[in-house]
Amino acid sequence: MQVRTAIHLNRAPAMAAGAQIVLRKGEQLFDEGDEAEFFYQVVSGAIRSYKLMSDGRRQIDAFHLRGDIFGLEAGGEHRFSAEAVGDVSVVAYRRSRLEALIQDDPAFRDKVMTATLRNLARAQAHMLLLGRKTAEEKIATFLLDMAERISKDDEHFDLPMQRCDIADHLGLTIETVSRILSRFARSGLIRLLPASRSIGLCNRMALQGLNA
Amino acid sequence: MQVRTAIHLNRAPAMAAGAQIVLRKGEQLFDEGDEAEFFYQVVSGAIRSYKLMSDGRRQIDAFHLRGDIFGLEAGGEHRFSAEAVGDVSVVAYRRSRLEALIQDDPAFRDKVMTATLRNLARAQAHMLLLGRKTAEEKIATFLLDMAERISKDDEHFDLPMQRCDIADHLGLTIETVSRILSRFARSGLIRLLPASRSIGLCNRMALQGLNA
DNA sequence: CGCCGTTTTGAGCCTAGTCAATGTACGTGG
DNA sequence: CCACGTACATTGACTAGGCTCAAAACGGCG
Repeated sequence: MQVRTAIHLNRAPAMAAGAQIVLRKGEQLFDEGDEAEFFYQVVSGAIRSYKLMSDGRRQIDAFHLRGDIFGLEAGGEHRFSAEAVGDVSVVAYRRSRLEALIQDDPAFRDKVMTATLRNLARAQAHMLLLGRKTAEEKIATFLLDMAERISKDDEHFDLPMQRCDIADHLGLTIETVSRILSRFARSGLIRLLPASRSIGLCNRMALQGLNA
Repeated sequence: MQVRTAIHLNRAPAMAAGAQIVLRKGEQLFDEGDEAEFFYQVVSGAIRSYKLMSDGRRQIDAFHLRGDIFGLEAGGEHRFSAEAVGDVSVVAYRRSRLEALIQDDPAFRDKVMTATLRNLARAQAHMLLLGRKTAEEKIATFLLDMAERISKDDEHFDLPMQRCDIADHLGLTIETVSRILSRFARSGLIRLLPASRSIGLCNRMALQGLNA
């Protein structure tokens, strides 16, 4: 696992809108326990936010894609880590400024509040998945969710993350993820393009059926 | 499963603080899909918030205890259901008033924002539990968490919920919950008082060890 | 072309689930 | 006060879904 720390130097001089940060694949934005000085919005690419157990087990609680806001905390430090899945660019907002920003700018306040509530709603949906869905249902839900969030043509998309990330997001192993994707491909639900990151949905209805 | 709807009549005349609602064991506060007209704060007792799948599988994403705020939504409707675990009393805040309240009252705004962020942090911790912990670890984590949240004397507490609720919260079955509690009792980690809702922690260190 | 990281596939195992029966607490009514 | 009924909890025997370990296949890139 890569643990290079992000270089926080390429921030533009502080402006109201926030400062841009660029990360390369695998670079870490912040670590669990770090002081929560900033929170972030994704400009392009994907961020994985995750928790680790002492023996290395990992749970990725969310993938943050363009527009998503994350990293805001109730307490003083981050409660999870965040890394770049691929090359990523994010905007950083200084948390100490949040007070002022939401006082002055009701639109911004709304944006932050709504984003936080949406993160919570996503988390709740994901708990149902983790606690109660079968492996097949987990994968089906994941594919439909990703399709909705990143596909342009609604039938085909490139996953930004690898099997290992998918497994750690869904509470499975890479072997199970791989097996079930193969099974779905064999039964004609999806098409696995050779690159293996590229997925075509052939039978959306059937996948939705597995969503129960 | 009881599906009596809460009687929303015993609300005091609208006041800034919100209106009190009393629910009896098993009564429903709101259902997934209901218009999210109010959000709530627990005064006493425990609320379970949960999602159901079409075939009846249930995931309880959280138990809300005294002081906890829940039921605030990004969109127009509730994304989960909420029921009284035992007899409960909550305060309801009209959501349409939120705007005004947080404009006028920075302390209240802070309270709501912090509560929401805390719910999110809880959800993230719970995803790690659901996705990556073993049954024993799940139970150990749950017991320690409950002890922290409801015990007075730090060594002993009464669980407000039954085995079935615990199972649906931890992504297990009642049989597994029961078996592991018995196992913990046999190895001296806990004491199961005859009422079976009453639990004494005998070996906190050992439980914390299982928390990894 | 050959190497390396990633993915796929296979064989066997184990944890937690299922199904079923028994045990326990508690409330009701005789 | 005790018999009974009901709801909840416990325990046991067996099963199965997903994990582990291991090996082979694939794809990208120097």
